[in-house]
Amino acid sequence: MAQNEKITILDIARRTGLSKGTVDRVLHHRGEVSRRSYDKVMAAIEELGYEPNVYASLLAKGQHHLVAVLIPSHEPGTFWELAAAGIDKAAESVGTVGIRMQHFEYDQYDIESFRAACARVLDAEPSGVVIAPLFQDETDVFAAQLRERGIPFAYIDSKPESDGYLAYFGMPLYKSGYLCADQLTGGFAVPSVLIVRIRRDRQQQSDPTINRRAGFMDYMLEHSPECTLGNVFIDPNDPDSIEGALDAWFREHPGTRHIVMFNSRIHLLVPWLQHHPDSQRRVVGFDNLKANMDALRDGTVSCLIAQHPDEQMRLAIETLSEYILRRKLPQKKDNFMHMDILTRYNVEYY
Amino acid sequence: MAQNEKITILDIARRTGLSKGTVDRVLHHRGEVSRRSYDKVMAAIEELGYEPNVYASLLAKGQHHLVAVLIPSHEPGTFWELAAAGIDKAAESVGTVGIRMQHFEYDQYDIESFRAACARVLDAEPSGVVIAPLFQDETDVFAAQLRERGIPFAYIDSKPESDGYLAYFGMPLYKSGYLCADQLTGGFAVPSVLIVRIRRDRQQQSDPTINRRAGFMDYMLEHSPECTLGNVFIDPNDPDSIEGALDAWFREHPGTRHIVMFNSRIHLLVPWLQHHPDSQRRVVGFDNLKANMDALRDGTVSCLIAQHPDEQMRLAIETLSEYILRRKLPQKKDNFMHMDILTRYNVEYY
DNA sequence: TTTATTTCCGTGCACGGTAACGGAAATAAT
DNA sequence: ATTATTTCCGTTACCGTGCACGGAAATAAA
Repeated sequence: MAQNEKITILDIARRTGLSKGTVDRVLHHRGEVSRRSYDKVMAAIEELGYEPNVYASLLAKGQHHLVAVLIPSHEPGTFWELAAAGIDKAAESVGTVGIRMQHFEYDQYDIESFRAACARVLDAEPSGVVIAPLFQDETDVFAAQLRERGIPFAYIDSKPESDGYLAYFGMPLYKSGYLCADQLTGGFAVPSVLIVRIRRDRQQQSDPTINRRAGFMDYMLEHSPECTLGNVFIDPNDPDSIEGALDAWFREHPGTRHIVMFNSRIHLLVPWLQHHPDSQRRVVGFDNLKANMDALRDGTVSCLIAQHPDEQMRLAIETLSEYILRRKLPQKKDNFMHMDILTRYNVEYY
Repeated sequence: MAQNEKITILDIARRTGLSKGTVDRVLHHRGEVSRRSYDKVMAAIEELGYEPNVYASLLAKGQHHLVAVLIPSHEPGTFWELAAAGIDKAAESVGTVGIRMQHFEYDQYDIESFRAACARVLDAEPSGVVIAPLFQDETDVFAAQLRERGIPFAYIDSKPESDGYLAYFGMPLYKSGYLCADQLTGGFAVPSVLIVRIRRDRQQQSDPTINRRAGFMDYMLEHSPECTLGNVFIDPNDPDSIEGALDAWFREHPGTRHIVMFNSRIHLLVPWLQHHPDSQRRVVGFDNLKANMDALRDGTVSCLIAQHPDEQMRLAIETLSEYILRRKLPQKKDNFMHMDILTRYNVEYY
């Protein structure tokens, strides 16, 4: 970086025989410039390797850019609370000079609230948007609106199949199921495993657990083909029923030991697990919710697969910032993030 | 953050009836200011909650701050190569606006080269320094010189016992040994484990493996008290001798299966491991060197404990930046970082 | 009291861009 | 050819700090 002499807007003004004002106009594509001048300026920019000075720019316009973050409302103790924490983290980071963040929340079970949140985002006229797309079709509609307005956006957690986004940050879901199976079995064949699932009202949403389950089952097929997989459905809003459901299941299947859940709610099983201790049992779940980590610490849960949602958020925001401030595209569009394995011995410093 | 009206240096000049020049003088503690004026300005700053505008400051002085990074030379395939990668990562990060980085390297086996590197750092007159302190006593000398000049510095990887540093980023070594043991044994009692060590010429350097070994042994004492621990010493510069050493050891101790190393060189064992396959054997090592991750992928090594040296570097640099640019102290001085568990199933996205 | 020093502090330009304003040039309308 | 419109572009006043310069006030020396 021996680029000692910084090229300024004035340098290219002199070079082209035009004025700062004109150069500024072509830099910001705001017309009012003859074809001839435009070309001359572009050529000079290319030739001299001009790069705008971010500080000067920010100072001059005084106004910070807005990055809107569109995520499900972060009830305490939920996955989205972690993601929301990443916003603050990114905000603190020096990385975000000149960027202001604002979050817009929606009820993840109410598509109307998602639509409303989208509308509020557009009203705020953001320079960039981070989206956690739970509703596939509606997200596509929103994405189209953003593209129309030239607003860049990034997805976190999951992404729709349509294109046009700046970047995506998420966990490799299928692989995470695979990893989960390996952690549950330790690589040995096991006779049977219980999968605890949550009964969903509607199926229209994107459901990350489907891919996880697929990865899990493929691993088992390879490493433990004789293993039988049981399924129990529980209702998260009715904690009392959970114990009953598990009791009933284990009454009929006394040979089963290990338990797995593919969503972030493994902590719901803690009361039952504590009432039925078994030092040989492996219990594996997902996501570093506080309740989950507590269960890890006291030994109720053996292992968690975590995806650092705060880190995903931070990266998404930084990527957008880079693009907004200097039009820099990310190196990779789809970023599959590392899966952290958490046990009671390394959860302390997470 | 409804702090709509930004307080400027001019505001507090007006407030105190002084001029911005004087305010600037007290802000930068460069004397030439009467006691009376000094107090007035400080009071106004406090009262109005003035915070300097980083862009304007940077723009005005045009000169970027220098952060010097003092680490062992990063031969390809070594631990320090990973740390060096973190420098570039931090440089790319938006976080480092106004900060320029330069690294100064030394030979980790030559104390004179460390002294020379320290001198070069001082000559460069940096605004902050990141230090990987391999030589304890010499580092203390250097730290004293930095403090004398008022230059803030942060440690990564390990830290001397003396105080005065801005922050430290490293792995909890003792705990990492504990975690390592848990990954090696899976929580079950094992009859014996082989510890492969590197014969060192001098003992004066700080040696992270000591603490790791201590944690490892305490775990074994608790969970597998009858386990015998063997030690084999190898010479990393003589690859051929390694196989011989291992062959000799296993000839005498045929009952041993599992192998562990507490430094980053587990990859040295790959040839021997490949010649003596054993699907039941667990091999655990440290650090995400490329060679180690390759061994993980092909199944030669079971598990790695990694500490993200690049992330440590990034954080150290960002912390220094924050302090240099805005005099912000880090939330925590000693930052023990998360220990990542890497297996063949999650190494892909690391 | 006058002159020399020191201490203290106000003024003004620079940093690199932004954007409003209005004038000149080019084109269209009369 | 004259006037009205556009189109294009130069000028200029900021944005908030840093810092050099020099002047005023206070103090010391004559």
